[in-house]
This record gives sequence, structure tokens and C-alpha cells, in this order.
Amino acid sequence: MPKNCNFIEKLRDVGLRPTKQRVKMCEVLFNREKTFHFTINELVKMISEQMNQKISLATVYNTVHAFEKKGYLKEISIDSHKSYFDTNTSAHHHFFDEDTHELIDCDESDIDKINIRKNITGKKINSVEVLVRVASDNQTQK
Amino acid sequence: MPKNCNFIEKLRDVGLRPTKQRVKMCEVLFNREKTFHFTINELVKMISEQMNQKISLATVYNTVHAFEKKGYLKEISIDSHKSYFDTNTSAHHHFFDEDTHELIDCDESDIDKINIRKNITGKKINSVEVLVRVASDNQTQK
DNA sequence: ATCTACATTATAATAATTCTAAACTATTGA
DNA sequence: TCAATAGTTTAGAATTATTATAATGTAGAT
Repeated sequence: MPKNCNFIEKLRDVGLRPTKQRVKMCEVLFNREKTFHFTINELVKMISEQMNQKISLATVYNTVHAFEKKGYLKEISIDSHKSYFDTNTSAHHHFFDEDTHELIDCDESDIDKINIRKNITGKKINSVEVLVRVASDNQTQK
Repeated sequence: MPKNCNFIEKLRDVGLRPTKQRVKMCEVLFNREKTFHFTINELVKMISEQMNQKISLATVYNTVHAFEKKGYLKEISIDSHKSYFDTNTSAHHHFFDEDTHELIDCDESDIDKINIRKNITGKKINSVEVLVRVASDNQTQK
């Protein structure tokens, strides 16, 4: 199962040259069972750990944004100080754990379909997403 | 109707000294019919326009954060590149116009109560907020 | 009126992100 | 196969938003 071939095709499909940095980035991002969330810094660290060579921050930024523009990654805004990205690019809801800063996907079935009664004239709805902030239920903890 | 007295009391209540910068800031933020949304830069501009004197960015940041900590302002995360604040501090939903970058409050009645079926053990739900992204319905426009 | 603790300010520092330009490499086609 | 070229990577500079600093100013208590 030469997984990398898929990534090379994927990159080509998107109009990106399959350089070794990008193929490695694809492995880290897409070669996994479940979708996941990351920040740029976390991603750089993960890639660096898996490569003998160092990868430049600029390359990671550029490529992440290229993937985002093409719909292979999605940015999630939760915290104004950091950009989180999600390899699950479908419209879906999230839990955000305010203690650990962990982002957790909601299944379709976890939240009923949301009915919007308000209409903004001349505008169509692009997405409807829910963010559920959770924190420790422990009284003794902040 | 000496509105400023209210602001002085409000500031005192929060443990902030009612300096003229802060009172002016209160006027801009709270002396209005409807709640509104702003970025720090917009706020600085608004305050500067209403004062003969210039106000320092640092003062605005500090005071906005002080208000936020005390629950008189609320930060809204929509766009990782800018911090939006809201003078409506209740949990409520938003429309975000992706064409104009305008943030619009949803009334309670615009969206049905959201039922969350998933439970995260040991965690309680702090807030449930919906963001509805809208854009021009015009085909000819991006 | 004076004193003191807290505020304001300009500016420096920091952090996240984007830009730049030189060196590098995948692809094309001879 | 191999050079030409068009796109890529990189380190580091530039930019932007935000926070820290330290000197000066001011509100409130005495």
C-alpha cells in the first residue's frame, strides 16, 4: 500500500508540486484513521519530528493555506490568539474544552438540525456551526 | 439625565477609577440604544474622534480587557486575525456577513433552542453559540 | 493642599503571520 | 538524459496585533 502515491496525486490534483516537504506534510495530516485539529506550531513540530530534515515555518504556512484554499483543510476560529485547523472539512460542530484547550468534533447525531428563522435579504447561508464551550464541573477548580 | 454618573458608578463597581479616558470609553461603548460589535482599532478611532485629546492604544487594550474580565464586554471569535468585542454579554448567536465582515446579533427567537445529546464526562457546558456565515446570494459576485 | 496608589502614555518587546529574495528542485521537452 | 524553467524552500526581515515597561500624570484619601 504505497500511501504516498495518493498524496502525490492529491497534491497534483490541487495544483501543487509533490515536493518531499509537502508529501511529508500530507502523511502527517491525512495518513490517519480520524480527522484531527492542529495549530501551525504543532504541525511544524510533528513534521520536524518525522523528518531528518528541518522544515521551514514559511513552507508550512504556505502549504497549509494552499490546502485550505483548495478545501482540504478548514480553519476554526475559537481563540483570537491562535489559528486552529481541522482536517475534517465538512460543516460540523465542536466542543471546546476551556481547561485543556482541546477541540472535539461533534457527530451529526449529537446536535439536532438547527433551524434559522431569520433571513437576511440578498444573503444566503454558507454555514451554520455550533461551538459548545465546556469546562471542568468541579467546584474546587476555577 | 447625567449619564456619566452611571458610568462613574459602573467603573467604581468594577474596581476601576473613573478617569476621563475611561468615562469617555464608557460613553462610546454603553451610551447607545443597541448593543454593538467592535474591534480595538475601531474603538480607538471612535474615542479619539469624540475627544479633543488623543487616547493611548495601551489604555484602550487595558480597559477593554478589564471590562471583559468583569463581564461588561465579551470577546467574539470569528476571524483569527482580529478580536471582535460585543457589548451584549449574554450568550447569543451571530450572523457573520462574509462580504462586509459585519457581525449581526441573532434574537433569541431566531434560532430554536439547541439540544446537545453528547455529554463529556466531568465537564459542564459553559455556553452554546451558533455562528451563521452568510454571503451575497448573487451568482455574479464572488 | 498633599500624598500615594493607581492610570496613562509613548515606546519597546513579543508573538503570530506574511513577505522577500536567493538558492534549490521537480517537471518539461529537446 | 539533461539542461531550461517555472514553481518551491528557506532564513531572515517586515508587518501586524497585542502586551510589557517605566516615566509622568491624576484621582481620591487625609
